[in-house]
Amino acid sequence: MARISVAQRRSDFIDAAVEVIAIHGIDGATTRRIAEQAQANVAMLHYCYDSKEDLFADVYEFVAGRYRDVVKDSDPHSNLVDTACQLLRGVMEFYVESTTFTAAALELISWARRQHGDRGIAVFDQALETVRAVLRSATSEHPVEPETIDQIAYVIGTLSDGFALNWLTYGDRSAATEQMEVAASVLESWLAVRLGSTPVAL
Amino acid sequence: MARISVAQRRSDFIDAAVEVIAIHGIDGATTRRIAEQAQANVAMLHYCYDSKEDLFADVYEFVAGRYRDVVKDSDPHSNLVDTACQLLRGVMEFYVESTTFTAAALELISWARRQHGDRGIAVFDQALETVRAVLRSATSEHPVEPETIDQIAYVIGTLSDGFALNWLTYGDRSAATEQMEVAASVLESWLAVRLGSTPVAL
DNA sequence: AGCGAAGTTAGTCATACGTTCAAGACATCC
DNA sequence: GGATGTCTTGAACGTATGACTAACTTCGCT
Repeated sequence: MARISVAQRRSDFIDAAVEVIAIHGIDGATTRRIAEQAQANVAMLHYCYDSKEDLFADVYEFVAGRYRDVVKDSDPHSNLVDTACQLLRGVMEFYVESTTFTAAALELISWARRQHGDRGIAVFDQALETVRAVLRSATSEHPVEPETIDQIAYVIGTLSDGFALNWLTYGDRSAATEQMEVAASVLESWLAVRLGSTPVAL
Repeated sequence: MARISVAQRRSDFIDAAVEVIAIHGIDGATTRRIAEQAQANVAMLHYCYDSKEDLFADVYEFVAGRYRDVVKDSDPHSNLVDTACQLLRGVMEFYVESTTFTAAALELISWARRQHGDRGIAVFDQALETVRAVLRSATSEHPVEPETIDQIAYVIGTLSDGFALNWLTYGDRSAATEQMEVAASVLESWLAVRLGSTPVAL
């Protein structure tokens, strides 16, 4: 049997936890199930992590980081409208690609709300703030009002979250593809109206 | 102590279950907690319902029915655009008013997805279909293509779901009020573009 | 008074959870 | 080749809590 380093094992456990959370929910994500998913033993989990809570802290960090990367790595355009549309598309495509990640993220958000903990809100916050940052950097030449950035970020978030919920519920890939187009056109129409009346330079 | 009919007790248990699900999630919605919330005891619950599952079946029906009513009761306008906007507004306002209901519905949807049961999808489906029906009735004079109706219903669903997720996470009422305006303007802009190019009669 | 509906007390039984331990297997260095 | 440190495991521990129930009491009505 291959011997695996603790570092690698930790990473495996994090992946496994995401998978299990997506399938069984937070409350169904037991140490046994996570260990099984990671093809390890329950004792191994406690060899790598002092407690389940320690593992979950890493899971949180992983999810937030992954999300941030997706937003950051969507190739930016010089103008605001294209950047926003590309951002929305990038996030939605990521959701379709990584269903388990998306489902796990939703579970974590729900769970955090119930516990009124700040950790779930942190994931949400971080994602929105990263979106804002990307939008801002796209308008560095012609700054727009912060309120406008906030609104655009909110609309991108809303459209992508709504999309995710639908995709997770139905799991219909071809429908999702069409819905991505609709969502993109919705954003585009609104941006035209929203930014059209106010010149970019203002 | 006042004696309460079984019918009333059942109704109380359903309300209590919604509350408990919103606070503790599906897995945290135990018979003990539900009974306590309903100011009754566990034995009473099993006096009214054969099993927890029986109660949950009623909870599902209640949630789906309530949702349907909200959509149906949004006062319809003669033209499609106004009807759609009013629909979206009605749903979002309902979400803000009934936080526990909204949270419980989200939990039920997530849970249903995990169990690959059809019940959660049924809630989702029913809601979307009701939206479509209302939209159709608003265009009875000048029928539009079914595909258009589908898209509008999807956009309304997406915007309201995304709104709900944000509202549940942050719980910021004044932010939610502003976001309702943004969502409404998003829908309006898109509808103008989407329907503008194709005359209503087509 | 008597009878059925409503309500309670105090459980049973079973499951499954997080966590630990003692012991074994492997690799690496002296 | 033995010592040492890093992985790996099966089997358990204690406990918490789940759904559900039997047996009994109280109420409201006729």
